[in-house]
This record gives sequence, C-alpha cells and structure tokens, in this order.
Amino acid sequence: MARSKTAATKPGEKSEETVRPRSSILNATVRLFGQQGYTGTSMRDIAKAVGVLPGSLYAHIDSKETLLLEIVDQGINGFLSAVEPIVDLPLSADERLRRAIRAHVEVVAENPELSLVVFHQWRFLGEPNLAAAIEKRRRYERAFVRIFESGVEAGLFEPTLNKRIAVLTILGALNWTPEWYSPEGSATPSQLGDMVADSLLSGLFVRR
Amino acid sequence: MARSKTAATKPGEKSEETVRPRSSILNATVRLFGQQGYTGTSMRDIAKAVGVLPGSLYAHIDSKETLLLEIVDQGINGFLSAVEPIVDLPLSADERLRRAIRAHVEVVAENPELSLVVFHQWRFLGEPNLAAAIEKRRRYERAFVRIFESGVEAGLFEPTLNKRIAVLTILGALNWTPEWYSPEGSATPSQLGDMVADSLLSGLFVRR
DNA sequence: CCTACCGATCGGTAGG
DNA sequence: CCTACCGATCGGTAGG
Repeated sequence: MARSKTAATKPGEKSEETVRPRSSILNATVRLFGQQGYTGTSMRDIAKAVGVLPGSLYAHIDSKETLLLEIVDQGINGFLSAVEPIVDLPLSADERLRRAIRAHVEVVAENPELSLVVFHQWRFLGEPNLAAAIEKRRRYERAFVRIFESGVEAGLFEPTLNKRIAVLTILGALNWTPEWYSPEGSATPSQLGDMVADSLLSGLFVRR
Repeated sequence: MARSKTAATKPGEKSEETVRPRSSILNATVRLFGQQGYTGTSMRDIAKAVGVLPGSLYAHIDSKETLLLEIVDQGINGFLSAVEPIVDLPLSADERLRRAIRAHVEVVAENPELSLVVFHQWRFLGEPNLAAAIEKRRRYERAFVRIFESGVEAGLFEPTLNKRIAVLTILGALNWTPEWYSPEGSATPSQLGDMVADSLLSGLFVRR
C-alpha cells in the first residue's frame, strides 16, 4: 500500500513527491466529513482511508478539530474569494448577481464534498473558531446583500421585496446546490449557475 | 411495539398523566438531534435532557436508530400532508405554488428543530429505512414538480426554464428555511412564506 | 509511520 | 426507572 516515506525531501528543497501525507489526510477527511459528518467520522475512519494506523495521523495533524478548522476555513475562503471581487464590478446589479451565482456553483462543483462540510459541519467548531467561521459566513451573505441593494437603488430590483428574505431565498437555493450537484450531469457548472440565476432573477412567470 | 406503559394506566383508560415519558424522550431527542446531529448526540445526552439515567431510556424506546426513524418519518409526513393536498386544488399554478411554499414555511415554523432533523439527519438511517426516507423525500419534490409543470402547461410559467433546476432552486430555498427561521421575528410564518413566494415566483426585477 | 497503550465514553442489557 | 455492568470504540500519546 502506501509505502511512501519522503524522508529524502528536506524543507525548502524541490520535491517531486506524489502526494504529501498532509494533503492526502486532508482530502480523505473532506470526503468523510462530507459524507458522514464530523461527529460521525472517527480518526480511525480517516486513518483507514489514508492507509495508515490511527496513531500515525498525529505525526501530521494536531487534532480532529484542527482538521475541521482547516477544512472549513479554506472552504469558506474559496467562496469568499470567488464572489467578493464581483460585488463592486462596474456592471449592472443583475449581471453581478448572475456572476456571483455562477461563481458559487462553480466553487461547489470544484469540490462538492468540501462545500457540504463548509455548509453543515462548521457548527462543530469549538468556540474561538466557531465565532470566526460564523463571521466569515456573514461576510459571504453580505456580498449578496450588497448586490441586491445596489440593484434596488438602481431601480432594477423590486423595492417592495423583503430584502432579508429575498437574500435568504437566494442563499438557500445556493447553499443547497452541493446537495444535488453531480459531476455526471451534461451541463457545465457555469451553465448550471446560469440556470439557477435564470430562475432566481426573473422568477417563474412567462416573460412577455 | 414498545407496549411499556406506566403500570397504573391501562390501555383505553383515561389518564391524567402530565407528559408521557415516550413523548418527552422524543421531544428532547428532536432538539438534540437538531442541534448536535444524530452522531453527535449520545443516549446519555438524551437521558440527561429527560432527567433519567441512560439505561432507563430503553424501557420506552428500542434503540437510538429507532428514535431517528420515528422522528424523520413523522417529520417528513408533516411536510407531505401539508403540501400534497395543494397540488391538485382547482387553482392557478402560481396560487398553488404560493400555498405550497406557505405551507412549507408553516410546517418549519411549527417545529424548526424537527425540520432540521428531517433535512439533515435522514442520511444516518440504516438501509431498509434509508430507502424509504429517500422515497418520501422524492415524493415531496414531485409535488413541487407537478405544480411547476402544470404552470408551464397552462402557459403561466416560463417553459424555457430548466424544470429540474427551477424546482431544485425552489426546494433549496425552502429546505434552507429551518436554518434561519426564528420565532422571534415579527412576521408570521404565513407572511414569511408569502415573502419567499414573492421572491421565487416573480423574481427580483421591478414589476412594470 | 508503527507498537502499544491510556482513560473516557459509546449503545445497550440483566435483573430487579 | 434504577443499579450495575458489558464489550466496543473513541481521541489521543509515549517512545521508538
């Protein structure tokens, strides 16, 4: 099995290693946390998936919760760095919202299991990190709020809509995408994002 | 099963019991499963919440998974029985969709924690019951598909929308509601449902 | 990364 | 519903 000790590689030195153990632990953990949840995954599950004995994991990671923290934090950052730059682009609000939705679906498609962890497992973080994760999630919501608000100000979006509910509706639809996204589908992530944007922006009624 | 009752009360006999132990176990379990998840909740957590020693729970329930099964099944049934009767009502598709959305939000508001369990914890059911739960979830989705399709057939809903994505968008927004619903808000569940329906049916653009 | 192991906690049961 | 307890599994560690 995994007979790959990379003692030959010193820090800073160029390495042609296949996969460094830390990354393969993180990858396996993302998959397991996504499928079974944080509390439903044991360190032994992770060790088995990596092909190592349970105790050996601790040569590369600090604790189960540190693993969760790294995954959730890196995961949220992926969404933030994809969507936040769109907020202030010199484009109409509907076009910016469409691009934000598309970006969101693309990030989900890049790693659906990571997205599942991001949306569902952050609750299990301990208290200093929990607050930080919640704050980052709020930042993400705010990006959509700002686009929506600028659309209302521009006279483009319906001002009588309840702003909070409208944004929560959009975010709900988006946060649910990792639940149904499948790489098997024929549509590209970008096309899927456009379809979601079509539904959300123009609603269901026939365009006349 | 579980014919274990307090010995003083015979079946059929009137009982002035305050809360029967079975119900208080189920109530506590819904709350804990909703907050900590199925795998994150121990039988000892439940026992403590009920005010009883861990072993005593088994006088009233069969197993942890049976508890989950009952909760998920009863929970899904609540959504199905609220929404399915609306599908074939002699009303326009948009009015039926609005009522279905309102009904969904009302069911969520009735017991947000139960809704969280229904939407997130069904994965942990074992195999005969898992398939049954998935089938019931599909039935729920089909109710919305049918309303949407009848709206397209009636020339009311936009036929160029991707049907599957449009319905998944709606369901995503709805399935996310227990994540943000708070009984503290000033709007009633029915009003909240209307706001969600406003966003989803007509989209964001100004009505002219 | 393995061997060997720790104390704590898990779901659940026998017998009252 | 309690007492008393079961074997299994948990996250994690010491020392190589």
